[in-house]
Amino acid sequence: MTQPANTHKTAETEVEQPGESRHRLEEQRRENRAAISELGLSPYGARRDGILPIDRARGAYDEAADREHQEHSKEAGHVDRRPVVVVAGRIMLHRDNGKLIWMQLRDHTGDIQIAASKRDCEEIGFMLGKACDLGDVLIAEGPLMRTRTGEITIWASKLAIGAKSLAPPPEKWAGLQDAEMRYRKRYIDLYATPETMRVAALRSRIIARIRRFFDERDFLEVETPVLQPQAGGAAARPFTSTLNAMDMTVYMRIATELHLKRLLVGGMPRVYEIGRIFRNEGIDRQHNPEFTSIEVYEAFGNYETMLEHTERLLRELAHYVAVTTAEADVETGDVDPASVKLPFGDLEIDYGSPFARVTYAELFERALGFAMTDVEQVRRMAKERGLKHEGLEDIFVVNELFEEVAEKSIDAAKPTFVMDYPAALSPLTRPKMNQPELAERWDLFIGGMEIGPAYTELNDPDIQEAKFREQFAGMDEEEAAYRALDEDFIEALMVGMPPAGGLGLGIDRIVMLLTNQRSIRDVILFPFMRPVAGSGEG
RNA sequence: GGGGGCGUAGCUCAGUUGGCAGAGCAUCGGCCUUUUAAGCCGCUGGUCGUGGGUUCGAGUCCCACCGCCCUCACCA
Repeated sequence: MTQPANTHKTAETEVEQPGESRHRLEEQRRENRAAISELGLSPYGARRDGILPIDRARGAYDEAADREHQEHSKEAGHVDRRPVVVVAGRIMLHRDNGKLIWMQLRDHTGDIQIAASKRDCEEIGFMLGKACDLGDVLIAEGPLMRTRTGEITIWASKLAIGAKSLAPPPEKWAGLQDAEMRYRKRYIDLYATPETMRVAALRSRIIARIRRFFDERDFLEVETPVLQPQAGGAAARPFTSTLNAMDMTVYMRIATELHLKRLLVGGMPRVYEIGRIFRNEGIDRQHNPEFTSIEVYEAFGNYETMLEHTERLLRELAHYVAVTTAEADVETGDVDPASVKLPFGDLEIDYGSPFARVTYAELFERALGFAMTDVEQVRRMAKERGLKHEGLEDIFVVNELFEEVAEKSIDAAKPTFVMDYPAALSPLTRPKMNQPELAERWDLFIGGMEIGPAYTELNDPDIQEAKFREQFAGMDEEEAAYRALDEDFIEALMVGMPPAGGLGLGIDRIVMLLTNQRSIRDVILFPFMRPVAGSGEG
């Protein structure tokens, strides 16, 4: 490369704001930035090819070449065979020993030590090494060697700056501890907390694997509207907005279900959608106002085929994570899919064994000690536990007890399908042929969380419409305002929808399980946070 | 919405019974060519979340508010 063309300083460098409000540490860094400009370098870098991720640079270390160089470097005609690498990363540690500068650089794959000696490093680079601060992005080039204490190190021949950092980094040993700042300032958390980077990268890989799983099985990925004239497919309060061009209220989707089924009607037999869902409800460890779901529909399948897909998918994902995470096994990839277990808090969740299956009725009876059909007992127990029961139909009282007692009795370490929900609770599900009071629906529970339901989809338009009307009859005014009957969906069913299995999974929760994070905020890069109060209002 | 906890230097944290606002790291100035949270010498740095109150005196006690975390409730 030729001399850096920086006779002109960058515009940013010249822009000087009123300095009064600036923190002295920022002020100092601005001065340090000016010092870099003085060297004739742009503090904000430029294109650079050939940069290796740090883990790969480490992997390129050649012990034989390193030893040979150490033993023979003073001999005439010696050829240095140590691999030369280029890495870029943030300066995490910086020790200036005078004529030798030690640094630790971090990128998304890890850390590596850099040594810049006055003797061996290009002069401009050495001066840069002296001028830069913790948190600056640096590019280091040089041969890989080991120090006498065994640390793999790039013995820099050149140093260049990628970006000057005007903000002081978190404490170098404790890191970023403040949970609030970790969520608000994710751009700091990502580099300061390797675990955050690990989870973010794994999430991306997991979603890629989910796509691959369904792509390989001939499903088409589709996109359906987020903005809708009415919110359907689930029972949740939607967000509202205004579409100015049509002077109307629109709702953000609370599910993708009703549009995906329209596609089945149209003749797309296998579809799925991965996308953001918005629900205007409580925020807690398992709920973010916007979250990511996958819904899958398969013509001529049913809830059993969906169960098979789900179990296979989750086992495959768990296997993938186990192989990637267990560093000792990365080389061989040897993790038996049939014995995959992943930690989740205090639990070891077993994804290898066949998932448990239990019917809603069995689970109820096992947990409560009496049958869900025993109305007297059901009502007495609900009253005893202070649950809603007055004015509720029997089946809804049953479900109150089920959620309060039976769901919680499921072994959290064992993925469990709860099968055959009451039809009254499942308005979009086909009733069982021989037991119409039950629906062909299951719900999957892992780690104490509901991961998602699947149905054999209801495709009889008359029954569907009747169920909708029944459901709407019991709604209060507020709910009725945003839950208009989706007549077009009924019309679609009238055109004829093939029998189908349908599935919905909460991807954030799956990522929580697979990456061992107890809060949904830890698997969403930018979880919703109340904005910090400005100076304008209190 | 109820209950509990937290908020102090750029960061990580102490701060006793109400009595001068502290440490480490970082920064800044020196020294140092194999360090590993480098080390040594010296110096900086504060709206104690915000606003009231009690008091001779408040980081500390009281009230209100803001933000975050935990938990219960609501909610799929």
